[in-house]
Amino acid sequence: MLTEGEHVGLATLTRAILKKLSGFFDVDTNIQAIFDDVCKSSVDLAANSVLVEQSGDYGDVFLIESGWVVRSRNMASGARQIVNVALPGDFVALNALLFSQSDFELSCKTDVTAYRFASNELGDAIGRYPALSAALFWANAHEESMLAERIVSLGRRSARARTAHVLCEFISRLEIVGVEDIERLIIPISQDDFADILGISIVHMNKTLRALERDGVISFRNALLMVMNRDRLEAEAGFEAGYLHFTRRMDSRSWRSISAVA
Amino acid sequence: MLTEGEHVGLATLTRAILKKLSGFFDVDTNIQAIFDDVCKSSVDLAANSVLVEQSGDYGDVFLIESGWVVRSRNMASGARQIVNVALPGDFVALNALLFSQSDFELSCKTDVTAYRFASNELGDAIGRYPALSAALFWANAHEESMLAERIVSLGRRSARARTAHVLCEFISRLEIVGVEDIERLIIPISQDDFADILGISIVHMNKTLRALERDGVISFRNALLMVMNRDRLEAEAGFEAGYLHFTRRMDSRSWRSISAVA
DNA sequence: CGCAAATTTGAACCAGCTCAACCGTAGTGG
DNA sequence: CCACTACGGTTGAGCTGGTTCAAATTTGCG
Repeated sequence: MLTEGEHVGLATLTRAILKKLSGFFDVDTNIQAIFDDVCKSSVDLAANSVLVEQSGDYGDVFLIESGWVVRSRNMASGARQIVNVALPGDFVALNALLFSQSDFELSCKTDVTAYRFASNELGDAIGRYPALSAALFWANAHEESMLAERIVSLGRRSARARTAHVLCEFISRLEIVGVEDIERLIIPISQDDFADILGISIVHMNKTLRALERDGVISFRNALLMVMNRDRLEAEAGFEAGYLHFTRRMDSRSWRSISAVA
Repeated sequence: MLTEGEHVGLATLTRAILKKLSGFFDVDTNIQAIFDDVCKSSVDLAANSVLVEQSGDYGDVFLIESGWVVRSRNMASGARQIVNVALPGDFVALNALLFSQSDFELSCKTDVTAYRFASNELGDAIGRYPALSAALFWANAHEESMLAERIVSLGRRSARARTAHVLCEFISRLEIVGVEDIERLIIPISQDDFADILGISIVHMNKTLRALERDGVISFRNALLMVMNRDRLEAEAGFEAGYLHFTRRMDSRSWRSISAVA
């Protein structure tokens, strides 16, 4: 299916999706060429714009190149729960391939640049490039893992451990897409948003962040996260990075066989 | 890709997976034939047996025909969180297609009969039958929706509403795979398990169930769920069945195009 | 029948909630 | 340039949904 492409290092990869995939697959020049071909229609979205309305119809599928997007449920009570956060390299609204209506709102936390695909167009592309379906299949599994881990957090971790855990997750996910300066990380998420990710009140969110700061674990002010003690942060979170599946297990042979599969 | 098969009604479908798929896709005799061909290796698993150990290696992929399987995380503290519950018609350990190690334990709540696939074998089958990958793709999306909804529950619903919500979910999911007598439903899940699904203590689980009984909403004793007032149950849960995606939107044409896709 | 597991109930406690007030910073319009 | 507003963050005080502990009861099962 694939001819042998030249292997490349993370540093030379341009697109976020390729950096992310390279955490698991062996990304070579062939794969790069596929995404070059496919990612043609790029869009810019303004901060606070809504990609998909809750109870609205799905439109296109997006692949984020830069910026943060959240998927959330607004409840009748006025409460809100953020279900997941999409970072560069993540697909968004993949459900549009199958479903017509969304149960969640998709909105931009920052200015966002993304590649856009009409869902039938994405279908065609997968037909042309079977390796794409491997990428999609993995992206699905990756997202599923994160949801499962969030369920564990919400069900059985304290507010403080949840906070530590989600920070660990963001750090690891940003690392993989090549954000440098991990010690001073921009997290464009308000305390309000954090509370709605973690299922706690905004007041308690604030107190938890202040406590973590007081204890010398992290500092988070004005969207700037500084990690003072990463070991301690991970220990308090009970963080095991394995669920992010950024340990490369797929060589080109397996990639090819998965491509044939999915 | 597919020749025109004869359409069939839910009642005549034998396999749980076909009943489940028929909730969304237009299942015809061709699709039936595919599963007849693929589901050859069937296994029986005893109640309480462990399919996959937490931190253990994945083995085969399973498709449940009868019985209940849960996926759970056992934490260092001794706490446990059940992430999802697999019912007849659900795939289990699909991650084995990509990942070698599991972050969760998979265990049988009842005696289980399931079809077993070596992961490479499943790959071959998908190569032969593109419609299979549509089924897998949808199964993934379906599971993802349930996880997202559980996150909403754990994050923003009270213990009582969570309880009502999972019960609504179980009822709907069992309905679709053809369980009759919805008023007197066997739910082979202990209060202990329920507590670990909902992220609450076993004591509070018990009190919540007793309160729902006292209020004439449901009765749940000895694994027998009786719904006294389904409207009220759904209202208290804030249950919107849409996320289960059991509203058929796929005719054979779309099925075929998705098959080409995924 | 007898053991082990699951359920039930009460009582005391606490993590996280709500309410309420206040602060800081960034517009924005006069 | 200042007054005004809006929005996010901060902090204290009191409250409550759900926890933990402990003990009794029921049920499943060999």
